[in-house]
Amino acid sequence: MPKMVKKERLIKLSEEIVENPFLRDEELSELFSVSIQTIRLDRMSLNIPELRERVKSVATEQHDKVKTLSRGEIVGELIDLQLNMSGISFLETDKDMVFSKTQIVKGHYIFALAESLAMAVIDAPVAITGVANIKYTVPVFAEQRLVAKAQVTRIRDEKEYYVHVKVAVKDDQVFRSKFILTAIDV
Amino acid sequence: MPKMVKKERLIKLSEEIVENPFLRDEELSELFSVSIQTIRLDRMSLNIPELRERVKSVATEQHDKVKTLSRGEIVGELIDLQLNMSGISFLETDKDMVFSKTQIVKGHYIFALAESLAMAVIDAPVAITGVANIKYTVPVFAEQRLVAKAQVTRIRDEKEYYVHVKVAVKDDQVFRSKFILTAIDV
DNA sequence: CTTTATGTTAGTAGCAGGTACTAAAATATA
DNA sequence: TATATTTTAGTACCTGCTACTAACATAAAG
Repeated sequence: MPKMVKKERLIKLSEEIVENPFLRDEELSELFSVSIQTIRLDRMSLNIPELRERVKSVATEQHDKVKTLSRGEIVGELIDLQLNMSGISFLETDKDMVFSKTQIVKGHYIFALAESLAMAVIDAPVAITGVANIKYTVPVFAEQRLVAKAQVTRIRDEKEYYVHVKVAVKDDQVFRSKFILTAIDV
Repeated sequence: MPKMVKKERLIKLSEEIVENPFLRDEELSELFSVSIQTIRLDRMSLNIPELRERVKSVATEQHDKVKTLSRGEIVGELIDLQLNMSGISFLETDKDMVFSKTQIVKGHYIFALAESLAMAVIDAPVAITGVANIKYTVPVFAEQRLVAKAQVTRIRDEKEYYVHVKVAVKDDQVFRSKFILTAIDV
């Protein structure tokens, strides 16, 4: 990064650390082309704790906050993709995803899996403008492998995409949905 | 903890660390009434990394992983509730909830808000067996207040609950849905 | 009972990634 | 040019270790 004035650096520094809390002072100093001491003074003035404290707080972060769901913004792992055609992804459910009372996986995890796959098969800035025909056919429990398959069924005016996503555990369908995604002007 | 033989200690040690990865060797040594050195030898033989490594791996997991969405298992804050009748909750969206490309709130946050409200108005162990008629009418951005209103429209055989949930920003409806929840035998 | 193996404890040097501090040099501003 | 602000340098010390050496305790085997 090129040199910048203090004010600017302070802003970028706090942004950088929010985005990646796992950077050492030394790495930050390289990133901003200043000395380690400067980074430390900056952190002091911004009340940003040291790496180990940051790592610890990420680790112990309470579960009471809604968080970004996944790296790459896709829930589950993408294993196959034909752009504007079809895609497959999967998600291993675990005990953190269930309602403690019933041990049933919270629906929005399945929904998120389907939704993010639908977004992935359309490689464009899109918003989901409609979803229909959702059905959770059987409850899903922890430690199961959800496989999501998406099919683009129709593209209208290069603007509206119709995507069907089916989610199954082994051969049992547990969820199906039709998404309508609309391209956005950026 | 009283003294125990090595084998037993090794088993309990690995269990303990799985349960609470945030213990220092010193704390573990007190817990098992042995010296720090013994704990270290034990960790070596079990291939259990040091505290800082453990914290780091918890942190990176937390960072990448699909997470429990909210305290009390309800997404958003419940502000009104008539059991088996109706309920209202809200959620302040923030920049962690949006797709970075489009700045549009990820649909499953809205879905989760609606779903968890639907679960909340029915005070019974239930699974969502069907959802229909979902529509995201307008995109939602960060820093908006989503208000979700649920209405129980029908209860069949004290087993099947039909719940309508509408989500609005100010006066604009952004989402609507019909959930079918089915009581589960526990 | 003594030898040998196994397990446990003690102590030291060194490391990473800092804090906290002092002091000097570079740059900007009045 | 003088003063204020910012940046860099360097040192001592901290935590929670690793890696190592050495001694001691206890149990099992001959």
